[in-house]
Amino acid sequence: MSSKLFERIYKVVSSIPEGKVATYGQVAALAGHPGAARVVGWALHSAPEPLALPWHRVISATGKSSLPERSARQLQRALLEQEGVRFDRQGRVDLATFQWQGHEPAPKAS
DNA sequence: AAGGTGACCAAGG
DNA sequence: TCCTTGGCCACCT
Repeated sequence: MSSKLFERIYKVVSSIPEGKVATYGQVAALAGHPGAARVVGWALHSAPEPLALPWHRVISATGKSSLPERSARQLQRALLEQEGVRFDRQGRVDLATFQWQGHEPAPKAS
């Protein structure tokens, strides 16, 4: 079994709602470990299949997929588009529109 | 025990 | 807007 941190990460990822995305850094922060964005990548890379996590809803802070293999990136994009997430011409997601606002403070209000 | 690696990120040029 | 650089943190030699 992996550390508590991994378990927290998996829990956060599994709570990302359909049609929304979260960044690695965001997941790390919500898991109680801000700054450990790379660990989130590692955790997902080594995530056991049985967990059936919505890993495709986790993308980089630039709005792009960070997956190393092209085929995997295409799959991620297909899964997201299927949920209503739209990509621009450069294959990026508009975070201002689709980023999950879990417990994060609202963008602004006044 | 020390150094390398990776599904990262923000700031500068 | 793209590329580079330094800093991050846990896992694996």
